[in-house]
Amino acid sequence: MTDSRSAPDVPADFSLLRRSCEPCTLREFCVQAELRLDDVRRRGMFGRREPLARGARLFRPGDALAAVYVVRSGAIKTVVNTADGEDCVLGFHVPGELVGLDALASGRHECEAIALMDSQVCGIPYSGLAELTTGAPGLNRRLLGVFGGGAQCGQSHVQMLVRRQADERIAMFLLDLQQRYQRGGEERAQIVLPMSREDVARYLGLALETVSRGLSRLHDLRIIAVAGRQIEVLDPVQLAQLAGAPDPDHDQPLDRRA
Amino acid sequence: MTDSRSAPDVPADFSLLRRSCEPCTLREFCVQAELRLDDVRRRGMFGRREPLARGARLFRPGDALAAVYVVRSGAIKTVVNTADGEDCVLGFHVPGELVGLDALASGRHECEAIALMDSQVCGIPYSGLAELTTGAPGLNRRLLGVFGGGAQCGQSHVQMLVRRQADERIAMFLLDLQQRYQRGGEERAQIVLPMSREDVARYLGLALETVSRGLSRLHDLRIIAVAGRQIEVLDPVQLAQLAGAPDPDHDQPLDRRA
DNA sequence: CGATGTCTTGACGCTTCTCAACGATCGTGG
DNA sequence: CCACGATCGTTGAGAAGCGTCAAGACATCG
Repeated sequence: MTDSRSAPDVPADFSLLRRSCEPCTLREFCVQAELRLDDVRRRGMFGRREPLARGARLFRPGDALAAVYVVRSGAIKTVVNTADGEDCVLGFHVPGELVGLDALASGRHECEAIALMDSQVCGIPYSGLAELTTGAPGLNRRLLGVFGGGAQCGQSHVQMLVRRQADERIAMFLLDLQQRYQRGGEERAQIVLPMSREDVARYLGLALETVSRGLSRLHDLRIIAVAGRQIEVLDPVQLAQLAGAPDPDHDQPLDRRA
Repeated sequence: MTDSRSAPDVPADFSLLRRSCEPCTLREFCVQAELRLDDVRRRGMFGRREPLARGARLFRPGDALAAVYVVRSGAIKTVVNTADGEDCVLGFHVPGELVGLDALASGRHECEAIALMDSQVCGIPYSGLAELTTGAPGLNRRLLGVFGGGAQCGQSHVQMLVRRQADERIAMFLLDLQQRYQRGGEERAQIVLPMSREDVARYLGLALETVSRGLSRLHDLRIIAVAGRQIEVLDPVQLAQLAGAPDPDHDQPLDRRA
């Protein structure tokens, strides 16, 4: 909440927006939007940078689809409340990624989006987005691709859950998160998890104790270094192997007695 | 393969198409398309009704995104080959549902689509679809919704897998499939599974023996009647309860000793 | 300094996986 | 027509991974 002092109904500073939008999934649409600056100003698109305190909700189940959001800083989790009280975590969204696509089909959000830490998101009104690409077939196709890709992440999630044991799931999770954090920057072995063990557990379909134990085991095996939510990848090769990387001959299962 | 004698490059019989397209997810786009009959004829859109023999592949991993498919008859499964040899089933697609949206993001298919029985699909060229909605904002928004919804199904899949035990997953699976078969028709207690126990298992993240045992248990409890792939729902209420329907007070767990 | 939330570690029981054998169904060929 | 193999489904026994319950360590904050 340092530089978000612009009034909510004042158009955004585009040069600032552009500078901080490099890893953004929707960047090309913003660039395109600048070409119609008048339209944008009139509709107030791209101006809404909402600061979210930790624990605040971006939307709730049942809310009408008003906008698609891009995470600018911080991290967001999407959670669905199941009938039996336990809610499961559908995804984590780091800077540059989309939130809110779950409402595309019905027009209403099925899940809720909660900030894992103080975060900033860029809300792009859905109506404006649909109109923006009208008359631009190439841009329209790109938008379909971006939306399809955003909704696609459920499939990689499924692959983490189906017939994989705890350590495999945890390894896949860490690699996936590391890769997504690196998308916009340089490669780093260090990850700082924005979510609790319980959130990880409900994302991976495990008990939180199992997640804790799994991380400890990977730590003892010198594959990663765990210090609370600070995690350093010490042996990327072995971590990838655990996550299911192809290694037909050298089939060396993890020593589980440790 | 009874009435598919139309040559592959001859435009489809629209009146026939319309009659059999009532449960179709993309129906409104077909109707819209009729308004531009010349365009459609010229491009050969909607004319490609490909008969698929059981076991035939609609597309393979790596194939370029050429078309989005709607299942007209039969059933299709989408499978992704994981690195470690085991492949997991991402979804089953029954008449009226979309196949092929996994390629929206990258432009290439990530998984393969295999016919579970002799099937017919309607292939709609992707390029034509994107152009079709150009200049029609409402239609464009609907297309985004349909695509988003199609890609959305991964999230309901995730909810079947996360922290649910075998019987719950099987109950959810049966109810979901029954509902989807009924989408275009009347309510029926009878389901004929188009897929093997192994396919169900790899969809639900279970061993095939566990699926078989689960079905047997539900059979013994008189909740369903199982005869091979013929399944009849005898007690929909209890089945829904098992699948996680809200029933706070009457919390009666399944007797597992039977 | 105590309270609270978060994470770790231990022990035990149970669901589920694995290995294995058997039965049913179907199509093929003699 | 029946034997035969192949595919598919069922059932059993044992082992193992994971969930549950429980206690304790650690950090943060009022």
